[in-house]
Amino acid sequence: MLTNRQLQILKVIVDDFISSGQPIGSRQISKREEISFSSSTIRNEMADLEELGYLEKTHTSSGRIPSEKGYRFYVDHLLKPQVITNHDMKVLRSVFSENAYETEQVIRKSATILSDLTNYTSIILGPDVQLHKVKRFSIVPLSAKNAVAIIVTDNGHVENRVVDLPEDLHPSDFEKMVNILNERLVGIPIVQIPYYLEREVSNIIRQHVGTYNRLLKSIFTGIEQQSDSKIYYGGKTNMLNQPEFHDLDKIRMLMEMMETQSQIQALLHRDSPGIQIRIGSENELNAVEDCSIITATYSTNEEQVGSIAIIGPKRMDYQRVITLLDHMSGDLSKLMRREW
Amino acid sequence: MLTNRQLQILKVIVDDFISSGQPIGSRQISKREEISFSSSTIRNEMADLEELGYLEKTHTSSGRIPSEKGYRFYVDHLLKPQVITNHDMKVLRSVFSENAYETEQVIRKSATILSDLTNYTSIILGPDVQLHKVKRFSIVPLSAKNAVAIIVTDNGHVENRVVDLPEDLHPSDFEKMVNILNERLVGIPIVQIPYYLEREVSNIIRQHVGTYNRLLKSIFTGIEQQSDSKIYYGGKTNMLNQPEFHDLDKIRMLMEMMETQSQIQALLHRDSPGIQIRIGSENELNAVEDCSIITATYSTNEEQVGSIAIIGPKRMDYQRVITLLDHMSGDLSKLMRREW
DNA sequence: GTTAGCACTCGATATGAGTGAGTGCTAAAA
DNA sequence: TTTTAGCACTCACTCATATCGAGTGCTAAC
Repeated sequence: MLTNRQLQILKVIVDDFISSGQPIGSRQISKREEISFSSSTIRNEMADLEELGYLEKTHTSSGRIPSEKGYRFYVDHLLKPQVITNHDMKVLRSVFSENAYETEQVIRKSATILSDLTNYTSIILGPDVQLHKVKRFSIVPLSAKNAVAIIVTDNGHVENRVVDLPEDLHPSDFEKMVNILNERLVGIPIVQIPYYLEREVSNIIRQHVGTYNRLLKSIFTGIEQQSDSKIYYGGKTNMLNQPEFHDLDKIRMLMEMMETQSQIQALLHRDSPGIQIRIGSENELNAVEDCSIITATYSTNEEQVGSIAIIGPKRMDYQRVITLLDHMSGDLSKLMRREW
Repeated sequence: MLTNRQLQILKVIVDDFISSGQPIGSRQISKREEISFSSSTIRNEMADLEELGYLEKTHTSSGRIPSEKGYRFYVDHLLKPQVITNHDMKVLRSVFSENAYETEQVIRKSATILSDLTNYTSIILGPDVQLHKVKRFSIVPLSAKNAVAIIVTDNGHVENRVVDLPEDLHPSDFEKMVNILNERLVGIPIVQIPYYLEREVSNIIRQHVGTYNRLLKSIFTGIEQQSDSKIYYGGKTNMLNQPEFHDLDKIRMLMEMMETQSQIQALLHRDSPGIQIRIGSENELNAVEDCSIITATYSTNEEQVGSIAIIGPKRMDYQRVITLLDHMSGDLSKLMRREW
């Protein structure tokens, strides 16, 4: 159990290190107003805190920096909830000014705002399209040879692709097929389309309109895996301004990670709602072993959820980021549910 | 006018520098098989070539590197068309294996393939949606309060957004409106929609369905500027492997540029078709003053054109990139026109 | 228990010698 | 006249050494 004085010193060290990025020495601490004991005393306490695993040295005669355990303790016990400033609130809300919107646009703008406010990189995972339910299916012919297949989901997402039409497709058959698909697929989650197709629909279609399995296939093949959730970024280059990333290899790893959809998804996917904080190696991905990631979730309806995250150095302004994410995720949820 | 020997030496220097990245010295040149004169002679020729502006030194006693003028001369006069290798051809064609496709997917894959083959960064500008013509307009209600507005274009592109519905909107009016819009807007290029709306359509709608200008506005506001053409990247991090970009400031500038739609558009937009090469400062954008950019165009039909580009160091394998871009742009055009 | 004092450590920075790849110039050879 | 050999010179790069200062740990005094 840490003494009061140790808590105080730990807090000062983490706070100072977060804002300066330089190892903190005993003398520097003793100069702070709220600290009333000498540098010598502090040195002793720091030695103890190091032994307990909360602090580290970069080399034998350097000042101390927080260890991951130190950050974790700081986040868990020393952080006090803060109210959001008026200015931040104003900026956050500026996304929601329009009354017509494309979901994609709103999310994109949210990502930008978050990264601008924090100077870190923001990542937003779009709602999982796989769980959206089909609202309307339609096919718009472009020429005799091809057409656009469109699926509108209950959430307003639109999935589309160009397909080749069989040469012998008769207009009336065509219409029948669209009707059957609408009858049978509306209300089905996208991820389950192939299953329903196989089990119910393809037989019916075969009965009524001859065998157009090829067309059916080209419309729906891969639909259940495609774009399972889109990833939006804000301030990708903000990383480069952090002194801890003045290292090409780290930058390359990070950039490559951000290009790899699956890694980001694994990184951000959280089952439980609310704010979650991963510090350094808690992230289980080499590329981000020097990063902290704070995630929040937003919901578009009861089942469907997206993530919203800030990724920055371990030396991150946790307090501010938490506050911002908290508000942003709430606002996004409201907007998506059209409760605005 | 350069002598034969000077041409030969210039070519060797550019070739060698492109593959090694190191300044080329006279001794190194004299060792090449095709070179039959001594290093001393070469030194004299190099001094002349430098005086003429084709070569540079990094410092007084270093070997020579090509100047921009040198690269330009090399590209214009010393490059011989090459046939594409079987392997490259195979990889290029691998994009076009599926028979159903979403334009977006194909382009995305093309970008990846190009960057993988070259180890540079590829950028593809999607076809300019602004010039697409409206093929079908429809509105799919999601709830009593809102709906998705969908515009399908003649090229198979689908533009969509969620809009709020006026509370007093009557279903029959609703239908009328969609009908009128389809009657009047089909065949109109997207960029001109606001103009037609203003001049013809809004009056008619007012006559038939009362005043629903607000809905109309929220559907179409900004449509003429939105997503004028999407940008796809391949191998964004390939830059980081080039020794000339082991410099954080340059990297930051490049990355920031790639996040800025307008800059990329200005950079890649080319009026004339065919392969174009911009070397270093010919690009008129600070961020790429050390880069060369090779662009090609592809066409989806007579009027509509997209760009496809490779961006790499000035020390780029021009020959190979040109060959690859040439084939890729041809294939893409064919696919888009459905001539495959 | 706290603090002052002091020897010690170690990164950062500057300085200087040595090395080698490369040049320019000159004079001899072709 | 053109080409080549030879040589002095330049300059980036590397390595070793010296200096400086921020910071520590330990000990002894308060």
